[in-house]
This record gives sequence, C-alpha cells and structure tokens, in this order.
Amino acid sequence: MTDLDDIDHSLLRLLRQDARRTFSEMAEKVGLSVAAVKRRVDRMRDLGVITGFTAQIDYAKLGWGIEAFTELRYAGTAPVSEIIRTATVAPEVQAIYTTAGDPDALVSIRARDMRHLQQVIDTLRRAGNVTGTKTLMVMDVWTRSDMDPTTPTRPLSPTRPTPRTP
Amino acid sequence: MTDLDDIDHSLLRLLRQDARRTFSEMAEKVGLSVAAVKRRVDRMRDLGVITGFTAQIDYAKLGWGIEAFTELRYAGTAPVSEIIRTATVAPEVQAIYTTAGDPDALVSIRARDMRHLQQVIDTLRRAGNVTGTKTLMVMDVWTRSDMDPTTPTRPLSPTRPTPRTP
DNA sequence: ATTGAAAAAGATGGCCA
DNA sequence: TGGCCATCTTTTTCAAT
Repeated sequence: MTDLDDIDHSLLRLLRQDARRTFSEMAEKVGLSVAAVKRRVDRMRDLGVITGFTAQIDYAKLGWGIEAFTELRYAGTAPVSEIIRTATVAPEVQAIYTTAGDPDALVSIRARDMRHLQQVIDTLRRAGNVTGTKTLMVMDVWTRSDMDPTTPTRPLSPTRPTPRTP
Repeated sequence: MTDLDDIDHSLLRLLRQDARRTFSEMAEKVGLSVAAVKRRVDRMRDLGVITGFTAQIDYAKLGWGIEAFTELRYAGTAPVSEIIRTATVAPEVQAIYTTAGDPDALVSIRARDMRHLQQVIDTLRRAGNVTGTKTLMVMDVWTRSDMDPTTPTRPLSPTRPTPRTP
C-alpha cells in the first residue's frame, strides 16, 4: 500500500476542497516551501493516488435536470467488459458500477427530462442482453466535501459524527 | 435556464478533463485571449454552473479498498433532511442520494475492508428509523471523463456511441 | 527531502475598440 | 464582449544543505 504522511493527507484534503489552489497557498497552510509541496503533489500523481483534477458542474443549470440510478440485470453471467460496453452506448450515462450480487450493474444517468430518461433506459435495455432494469429517481444529493481517509489501517471509533458540509 | 455558448461549453469540457489547466492553455485551445477566458470562467462560477474544482483520488491506493452502495428504507415518510442527517453520522459515507420510490435513499460508502463496511452499515441501521438495507458491492467503476452536456434542448440522436476514456 | 533564489510562465485589472 | 498592455503572482528549475 502507498505510504503517505500527515502532510500528504493535508494536501489531498486541500486539493479536494479546491483543485485550483496555488502551490504557494498550500505551502503556507502546511508549513513547507513551495518546491516541497510541488514535489509531494507530483509524487502523489506518479503514485496514482491523485488520478486527476476536475470541475464540479451543476448540470441542472445546464438544462439537465433529471438524475437517476438504474439497476441493470443481465442474462447469464455477462463479463464486466460487456456490461461496461453496453452501458456506454448512451452518452447520458455518467458512470457505471458493476456489482456483485443481484443487480449486475448500477448506472448513473443524467437527462434533460423524463421523456429523455425514458429514451436512455430503452437504449440500455436494447444494448446487450439486459433482462431487467429498475430505476431510482434522485430527488436530492448530498456529497461529502472533506473526505479525509487518514489512518486507514487502524479501526475507526464506532461512530464518529462528522459535521455536514453543504 | 442559463445561456452559454459553444465556447463556454468547450471551457467546461476542458476544465472537467483537467481542472488545473492554465487560462493561457485554454485560451489557445478555444481561440480567445487569456483575459476573455478568465472572464468567462469567472462568470460561470458566478452563475453557479461551475460549483467548484476537486481532485480525483484513488481511495483503494490509500487503503480504502471497499466501495459499496447501500439502499436504505425508512419507516413511514422520513423527511429528506432526516435521511441526510442519519446517513451522515458515518464518516465513511461519501454521498447520499434521496430517491423517489422504493428505496428511500442510496448511499455511497468507502471502507477499508468487509468488516469495516459491516460496521458502517450497522451504524446506518441504528441511526434513525431505518427499516431495511440492501448493499451492493462495487466490483469495477467506469466514469465518463468527457461529459459534454451541450445542446440540452434538442433531442439527442437515438444512440450516439461514445468512445471509452479510461 | 527540503530550502532558497532566479528565470519563465501565467494571472489579473484597466482601458479602449 | 474581446483584445492589448502593464504589473504582480505563481510555477518551475537548479544548486546547495
């Protein structure tokens, strides 16, 4: 496993909060020089701990007001590669999670309206040997912004409440 | 609805691919001056179309190898606020989607191992009046990297395949 | 591994078309 | 709006510890 110290974890947290922070700002916060911070961030990219940086977008403001999760069931034992291939045919599919157990996959979908969502689901049903779908309409989303997976090797306390971060 | 032109959409796509791109790089790609690009990006932040920038992290490399979705069912009609509150008690919960219909919510969970996941689910069951859970273990994830929600007002072509982008 | 300094690149704000 | 210019900040590299 990758070994990172507390400063590395602080940098991860800072970058998760705002990926466009400057190195100098992060350097000030963690108490290192700019060059040292850059080296650490570069190293985490090389290690594959940081896989990229992305913009968070309010798709509803772009006219894509519908969000849904659809569970997919396949005939027989479809290989993961085939599941991904079939679910990818619709550009409205944002993410695909292949799962162990009852639904074979869970796909995240963005659509303009219900009619559009219906089209996307129909497309999924026809792609590959999908035997059944079940769709969950998303009403509200809450996402943790300060994910901080420090000390992953020792057991967590039973319940450590974390403040909401709207 | 927010009105953005093609250049704005190009900028969104570029920032989704790499949120740490420089303004000068984006300016070159879209054929505008640096100042003009900065002004457009600032505007999209003001409009709330861009809600932030974040680092993408490989949690498995940090020792959090288990990813799961858990469906939650509540007794009676639990208000959204209560669902979010109860699901937030576990720091391992990454995101909560309240849904219309059968499961009342879908929560995304990151854990170190199966035992840890079990603890988290137990915590969720005890928080609030959860009547039932069903957990989907995630085996593989595919995420669209080039989400490009242009032209949201006219119908999409029936099936426009998009190349995989891992 | 970290620092400090110098050179290069980029960001920012004002002003005019 | 967009472009241009002047200035300031940040990034990046490199030698030294």
